[in-house]
Amino acid sequence: MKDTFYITSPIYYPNDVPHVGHAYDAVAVDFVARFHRLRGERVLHLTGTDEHGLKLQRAAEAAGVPPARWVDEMEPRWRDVWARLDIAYDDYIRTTEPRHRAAVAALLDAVHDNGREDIYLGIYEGLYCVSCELYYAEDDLLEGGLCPIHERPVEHMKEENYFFRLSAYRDRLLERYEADPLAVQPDVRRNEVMAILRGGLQDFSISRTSFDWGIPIPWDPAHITYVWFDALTNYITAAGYGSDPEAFARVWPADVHMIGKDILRQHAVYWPAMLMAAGIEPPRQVWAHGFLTVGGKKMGKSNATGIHPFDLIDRVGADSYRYYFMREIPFGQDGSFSLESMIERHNADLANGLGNLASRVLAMLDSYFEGTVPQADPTAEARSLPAVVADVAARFDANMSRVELSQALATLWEIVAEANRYLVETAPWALAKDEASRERLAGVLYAAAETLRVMAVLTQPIMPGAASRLWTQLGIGEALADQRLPGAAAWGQLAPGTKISRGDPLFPRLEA
RNA sequence: CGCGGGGUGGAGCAGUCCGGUAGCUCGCUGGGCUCAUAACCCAGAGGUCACAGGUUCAAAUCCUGUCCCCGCAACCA
Repeated sequence: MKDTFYITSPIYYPNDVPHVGHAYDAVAVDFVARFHRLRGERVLHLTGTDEHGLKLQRAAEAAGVPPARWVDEMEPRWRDVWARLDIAYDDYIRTTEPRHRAAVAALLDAVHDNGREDIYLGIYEGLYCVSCELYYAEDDLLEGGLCPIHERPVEHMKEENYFFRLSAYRDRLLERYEADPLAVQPDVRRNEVMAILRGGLQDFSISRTSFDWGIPIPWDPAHITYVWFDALTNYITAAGYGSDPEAFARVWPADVHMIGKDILRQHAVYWPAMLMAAGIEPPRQVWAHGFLTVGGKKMGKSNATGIHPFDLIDRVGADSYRYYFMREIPFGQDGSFSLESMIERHNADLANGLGNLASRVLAMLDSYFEGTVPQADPTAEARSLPAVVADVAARFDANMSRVELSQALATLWEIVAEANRYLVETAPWALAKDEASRERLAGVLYAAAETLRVMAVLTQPIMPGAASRLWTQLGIGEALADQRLPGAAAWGQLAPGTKISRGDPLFPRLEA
């Protein structure tokens, strides 16, 4: 019985240098995964690296080492980035692992043996550069039909390949997406998929004989599995396909495949069709986010706009980095980013917003109540706060469940704004001047501190580090990691007598 | 006529499907407060909603046309 929230990131190519764009979906996946854990669900968050193929074989040859060693050397650069960004994946898959070779073989066999000849031997034709040993699309070529790398004429070549009968699945895919509009999100991307399907599908080639760094086709090992049946399959490998039926039943189908919009077709058309052919349920949702741009230009290897996440994390820290990308760019759309807007956002929402709110509340508890949460009726002086907190917590949950990540954070920060207004209205610094209003002062500061407690719980998925620091400053005994929604957001749980400690500012202001 | 997205106060965006006082964040100006990270709260200035026609009592929102920007076009997150 499925009982696990299963979310995946794309798998990354070890040859690439990680840039902010790659880290974007990793952060999004982690944000969603942590939210579901916070809700008490069993979660499987998968990421990994895509380690086969001709390009990697080439790179290894150029470096004079075997491909296996080459990927061993390159792959850790990705995990270094995830570690710095607090990406808490539950499993990390490398497509060179034995478990994956086994799963790919099992999937290929299942499709091959499904009795409908969905895999057949065909002829792949294309424009081929002998030096590159690569096929090119006509548009990729230089003028006069020259290879863009070697600047020599390409040749028309034919190769015997296995093909997957994608065309047979058009109607089933159409039916599925018409029945379930949420299966591809956001709507723009869903519309694109529908257009692709209505336009008709061509079978695609799934094997090559021109390189050997990959997984052999089980019934014909002279052929090596070409990218899609290798890479996409990682999602079921990690779920236990072909090795652990019990685990597989608990995890599959995936709840969310988070991807960039560039690989929409492969995830929303190829992949579900491949699974259908093997008698496996397709994923519940493919979520294709937008691309980041730098100064309006698409980021990529080709135009040197790739920025390493470390460059930014060093400047603003992992929490602020995570918050910025999820809050600033409406999730799903393309969006530009810059260090300037990052610093602006950090100062406005984190330093002046949540951080300053924590400072003022903790400072007042310190000077008026010797750093102890006072005894008070939780609601007596709380005014609008409990209702706002409850409302925000509910809407935050709804936003997160729909993967409206930017909106979810905007919603959360309504609490900060309300709490700041609350402090101005109740003016605890004025109450502190009169011993007669001691009880009201206690009620006000209790409510303010309780608001911080809830914020620490709710911000945990997006900024685990800062949430934990805030929790520590509040001095709460139970572990933050043990808090569960929705219960932990209920008003009035902060225990009177709790010893707070001011500590350093949660988010120091940054200079531009 | 390949497909798609977009052009809204100084900047970045929402609103457009289901026409009816043009909204948010940052910045700017003035005021308040003094617990706080020169932070916080309130108020205000600032927009012919790309352009031109049309429909309508009424259009950022619907229709037609034009201009401009940006993606995608099978292996680039």
